[in-house]
Amino acid sequence: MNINPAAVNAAPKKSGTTMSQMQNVERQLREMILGLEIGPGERLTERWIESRFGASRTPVRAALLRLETEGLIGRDGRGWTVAPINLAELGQLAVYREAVEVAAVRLAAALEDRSGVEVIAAMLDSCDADTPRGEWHRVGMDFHIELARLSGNEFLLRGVRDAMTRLSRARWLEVRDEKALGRAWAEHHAVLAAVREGDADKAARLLSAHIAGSRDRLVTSLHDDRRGLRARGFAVVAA
Amino acid sequence: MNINPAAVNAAPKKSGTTMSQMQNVERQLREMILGLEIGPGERLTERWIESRFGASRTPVRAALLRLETEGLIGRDGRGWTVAPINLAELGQLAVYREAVEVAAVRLAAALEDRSGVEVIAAMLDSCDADTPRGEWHRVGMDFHIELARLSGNEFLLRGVRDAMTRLSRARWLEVRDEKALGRAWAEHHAVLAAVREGDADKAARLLSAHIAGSRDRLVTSLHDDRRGLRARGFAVVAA
DNA sequence: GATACCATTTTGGGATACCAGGGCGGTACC
DNA sequence: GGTACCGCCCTGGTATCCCAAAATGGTATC
Repeated sequence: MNINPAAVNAAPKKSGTTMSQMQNVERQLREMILGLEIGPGERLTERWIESRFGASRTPVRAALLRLETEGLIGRDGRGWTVAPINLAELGQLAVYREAVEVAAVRLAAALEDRSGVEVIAAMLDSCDADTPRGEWHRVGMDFHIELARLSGNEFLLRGVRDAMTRLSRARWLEVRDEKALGRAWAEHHAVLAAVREGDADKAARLLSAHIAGSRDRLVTSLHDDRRGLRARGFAVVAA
Repeated sequence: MNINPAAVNAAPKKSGTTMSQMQNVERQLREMILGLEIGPGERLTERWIESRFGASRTPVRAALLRLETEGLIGRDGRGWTVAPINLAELGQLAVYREAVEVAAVRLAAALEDRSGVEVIAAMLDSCDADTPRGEWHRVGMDFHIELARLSGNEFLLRGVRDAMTRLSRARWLEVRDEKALGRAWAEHHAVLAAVREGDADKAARLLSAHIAGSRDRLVTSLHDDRRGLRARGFAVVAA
């Protein structure tokens, strides 16, 4: 395996960054799962990953354990399975998000230093008609993550980040819909405006509505596309 | 290693339960950390764990990765360190708990089926003067976990469970204080009563106050005991 | 006595060998 | 043809082995 040509996959050696094999495998595998290159419900074998990324089973195993705690993969008896897209989960996730994100935005609204808000607003504005969908997808998630970061609370931040990770695959559907995207962005800006004014209640109310609306849009388009997704071999678990 | 006498530590073969080495190591190591048998801040080496539990490094490493995501251990450069008791973390944890537990208790109060409440109440009542402190400690955490389970929301449940795990070691201090314990139990019962009445707002208010009070009691006694803990070799990070 | 330097040991990261259990396919028997 | 059985193959679980980097400790130099 030392001279395995596949090992060329190894880190592109970014200056100053020494990436371990485990981090490599974890990152690449996560990207493949979140980018739907590996379909929800698909079976994974350690040997396949091993040869795919040119790493031995030791880092592969470590990466799998990490991804399991992120909820991106699960155990199917003895083997590994990419987590299916779960409609019921989306509902529960929205409830959880509302709890942690509202708490975070309230803290953010209470801050004296509002400079972080402008950074986030600029991030939103960096997306325009020419921006590829993948970028909208990423920024849409980062909005919530960065907002949570403003709270200064590591646990709220981690909760939001985990939730967004789990939501990530389903959100590709929302991103496809021009109208839904516009609505989401408007709501994002409205939340930011309330935070800027220091109006915690208003920010909480708006964010809460945004999360519920986002869930509804998602559930609807997922329900509509269920057949299409299944046709592509994606496991979609009903609510 | 096949004939390592330490391997006798292996699973006691409970009927019907086949415990893998990884699960064994993870469980035992977690118990040692949470039970303060391994002090906060202490260094861990994979080789020590390996010989201590009679398992090879593969399951040991898997267990360490798990415990890392639970926040019980962390990396110290290249090595592993038992997470110190962190006063600042307790504050942030209380904020997080308030967010998720209040959300959970509101859902629980909205349930038609209130039978779960009685089970939790019975659990609380199972503790009396003769009950060992370790049991009070466990039940005190399980109260919050089971309450969250009533919500039926997996994410809220996981959030509460994770938070209680992180809090667990510090809570040994609260359990030592008879008065604090009495107050906590009274507050627990009050929350349950509100849930039983279906009064979500009241339950939320009471639980919120309980979490804040618990944090204050904890921070105070931890601050007082800091010297003693440090004398026992426990790393305690100031707020 | 302090400090810089070097050899040795120790540690985590990675690779590989081996094993037991389960799945799958073929075959023989009914 | 159908079904039960048997054995091969693949999988994850585990135990080692090797390696490079980092810690350690001793020593020589100033």
